[in-house]
Amino acid sequence: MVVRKKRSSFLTPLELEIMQVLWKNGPGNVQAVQEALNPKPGLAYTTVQTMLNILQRKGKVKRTLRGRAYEYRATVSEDKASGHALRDLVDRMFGGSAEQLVMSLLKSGQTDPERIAKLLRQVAAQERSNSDD
Amino acid sequence: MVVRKKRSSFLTPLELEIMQVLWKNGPGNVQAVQEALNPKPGLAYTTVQTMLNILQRKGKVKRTLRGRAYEYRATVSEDKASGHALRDLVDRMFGGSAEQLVMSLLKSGQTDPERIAKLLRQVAAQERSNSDD
DNA sequence: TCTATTGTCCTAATGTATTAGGAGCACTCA
DNA sequence: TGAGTGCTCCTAATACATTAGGACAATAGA
Repeated sequence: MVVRKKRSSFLTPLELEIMQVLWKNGPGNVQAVQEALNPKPGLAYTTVQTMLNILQRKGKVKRTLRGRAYEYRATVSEDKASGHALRDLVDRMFGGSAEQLVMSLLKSGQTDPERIAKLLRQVAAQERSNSDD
Repeated sequence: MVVRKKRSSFLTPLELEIMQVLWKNGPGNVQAVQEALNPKPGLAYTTVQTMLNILQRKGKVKRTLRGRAYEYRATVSEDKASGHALRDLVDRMFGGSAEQLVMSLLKSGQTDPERIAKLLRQVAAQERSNSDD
């Protein structure tokens, strides 16, 4: 019995924006999400609601009745979602090699070796201070 | 007069697979592309043709009549396309920070600091040998 | 010349993403 | 109790991605 993965697994552009509101502001009702969607022109309340329903169907958010309205909260972390999107891109565009992806970032000038080196130093420092797990 | 950017600018999954055939094998006609699409179950000839037409409309490929059939060739490089897709992801998921993206690759275990460091050494070596530009 | 092949173009059908309207319910408060 | 408000649920409309069929033209070979 295969579970049908299909594309439910990915976040579409608008879905992502809505998830970002929940990640940033924490759980909220439709109204709160709608108000927090600043970049968008002014999506109708019902549109935001429809998207939240879809996200719920996809299992990306859960909701709880709080007062008269539902409160929605993300069930997947931002880290997990971005990791997933990245894995998809790495597989589809870079032959499964994350290093090729980083190389592309360098070649297209979206970052430079200095910044990556700095990042690595920070990660290493973090590792050292976590050595007492 | 706004130029209407919309999503023509991006490559959909199937479009990407077709472009990858052209990048890998060089210019070819519909038949050649269809045969080279190994991962796909067996797309109909007309389906491949339709996709190539769409890519042509989007300016991603150009075609030349060669014998009886058209020969299609990519007009954007793989580097450019992947750089573009990356910029999009960086903007939408990582607040415009390519370093955050790399951090996500590390946190999700898709690569590790060793490999990135090695990549940086390779880039640096490349730079040195190109110092006579 | 006639016919089979191969290719192009047009068009349709299906599925998903996005956007939003309207019916109806529950609760408040005058 | 009845009007207004704020929600939910259902449903529709539009756009695009994907898939493919069918009509028609050109060409090659009998």
